[in-house]
Amino acid sequence: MPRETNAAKRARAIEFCERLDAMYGPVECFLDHGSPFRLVISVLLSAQTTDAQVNKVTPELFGRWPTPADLATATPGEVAEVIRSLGFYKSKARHAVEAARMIVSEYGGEVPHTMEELTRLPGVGRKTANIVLNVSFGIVEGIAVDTHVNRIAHRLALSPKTHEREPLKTEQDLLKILPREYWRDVNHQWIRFGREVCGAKAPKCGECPMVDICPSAGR
DNA sequence: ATCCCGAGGG
DNA sequence: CCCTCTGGAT
Repeated sequence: MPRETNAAKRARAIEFCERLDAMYGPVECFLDHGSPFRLVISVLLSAQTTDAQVNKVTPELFGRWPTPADLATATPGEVAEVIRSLGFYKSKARHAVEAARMIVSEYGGEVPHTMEELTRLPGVGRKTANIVLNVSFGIVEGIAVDTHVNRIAHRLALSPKTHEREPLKTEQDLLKILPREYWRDVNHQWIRFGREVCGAKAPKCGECPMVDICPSAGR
């Protein structure tokens, strides 16, 4: 059995994206993205929790500290109190304050527009940076690979199993396979599909509209 | 119990 | 590569 060609993977990936597009249309960002700064902080806070949980605390958070300059004056302790209902609240509070301080001291109070600069901010990795570049600045040069995108990429066999715990390699695999025009909507559409159909524990293959193209269907 | 739109450090 | 950080919803 010869190994699958990239062209075959590309065809499957495109068909998957086209069907998602027909099912969902453009999916908007559910987090506060009233400003690039708010989006950075919101995404940073969203690790291992739901957007709904994040949206419960951000009104108070951004009410008290609306701008990077404001949040830079806060202590991690008082921020932690506000975001305590989220997971990992101590490290998130520290990262949020330090990121705000760095945005002020190194970037003149403006959220930077490049992957390199964004990922230098504490608490901001490639996933967060890709979301911010995409949603706030309309820059689509990568794909935000979170737990859902990663899982689906591997279920569709678009990325080899050896990359399952290396999101950067999974992202590079997807960028190689998917035409650029599809990159922008991957994150939000795949996440929705991952939550509603292709869950981590019990994927609903019985009611999945992708079974005919999915190498993992029924396993 | 198990899951939730990660990042940093060892 | 692994582990830790963490609480709320279901």
